[in-house]
Amino acid sequence: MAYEWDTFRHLFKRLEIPAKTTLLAEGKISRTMYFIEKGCLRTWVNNNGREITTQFFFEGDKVASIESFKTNQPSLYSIESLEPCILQTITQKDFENLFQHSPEIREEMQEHLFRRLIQSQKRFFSFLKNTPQQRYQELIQEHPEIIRRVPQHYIASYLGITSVSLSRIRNRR
Amino acid sequence: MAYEWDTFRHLFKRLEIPAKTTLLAEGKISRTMYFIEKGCLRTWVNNNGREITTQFFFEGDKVASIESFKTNQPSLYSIESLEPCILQTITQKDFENLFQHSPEIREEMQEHLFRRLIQSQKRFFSFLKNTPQQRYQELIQEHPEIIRRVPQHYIASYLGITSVSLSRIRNRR
DNA sequence: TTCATTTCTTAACAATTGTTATCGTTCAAC
DNA sequence: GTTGAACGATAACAATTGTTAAGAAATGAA
Repeated sequence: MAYEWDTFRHLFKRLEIPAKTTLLAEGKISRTMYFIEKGCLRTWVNNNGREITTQFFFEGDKVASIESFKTNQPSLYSIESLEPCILQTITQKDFENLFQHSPEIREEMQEHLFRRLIQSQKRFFSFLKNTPQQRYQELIQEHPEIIRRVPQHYIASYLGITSVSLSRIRNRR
Repeated sequence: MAYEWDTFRHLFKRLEIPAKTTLLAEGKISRTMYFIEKGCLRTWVNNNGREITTQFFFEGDKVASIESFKTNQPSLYSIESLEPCILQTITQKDFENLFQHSPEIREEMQEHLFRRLIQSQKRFFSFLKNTPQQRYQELIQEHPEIIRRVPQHYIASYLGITSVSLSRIRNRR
């Protein structure tokens, strides 16, 4: 966890979970923020019974349905573990308190939000500009850790295609 | 323009431009923010010589390559008028000043950024979940003004397809 | 009005993806 | 070790989209 957060260690609770554990279900309101110490999470949306993975998270990442966490609106997506995980958790209430009393953390969260906007935009542009095949090659270049650690059918939906199509792309040439 | 801004009217300059005027070129640094009084703008990215429209803006919207405006990095996209426009403009310098001296506007800009993140996310989810045909129908439902005012080939690239394909979708059934 | 540009439609063909189903492999739990 | 679930590859076919090209329709400027 980053420097500024260390002062508030006492507000965090350690949580150990097995793989495939749901931390937040789509439609529920996010009341907890998670910091990944070890393991890997994903966010996903339900589309007519099919799961579409929207993001992967690894060690050092902080994860919450920020929109829900901040506004108390139902979350647009679920959060789930892909591997056994060790997490540090903080409640919405404690976080709000911390947020009010630490300008540094407030500042950091704004930066975080801004980075997410840019990230989200880049990923979106990749969908507008590139074919699934190009997006897959881009993913290999920029996030090889995802290829290594995550089962392919999750990656397929993350790329906006079926697992069959991803298998074809991988074995093309 | 919204309430809080009225106090700073003197910092704005009125600008009248014809259609197809470039306000910011991709790769340049954004030094001006635009408020649309009348008319309509679009942002677009160059992809191997083909233009892909990423967003449309209408009366009441404020437009800048915020990422570039805020961080002095080259803009990822261009900004261009689709119709003759009347704009109110403010320079990066004046805006920074205003930003420093008005907590209300600082607050409003953070809200604005947050809304953009959510908006961007929703649009992105639509790409993951829906077919081009579904996205087009969604657009008709949620932004009929775009269908009315904007030429179809711009809308096609906005939906992530070619103008030929959009024409087919429109005349299907 | 006239002319040129822009915009939209349609056609034909190639390429890609989705869908459904089958099969082999791997992995974890018992 | 055995069993069942999860995972990935492949095949066959349907559906959709991209590409290129040609022409009709609408628009705007002189």
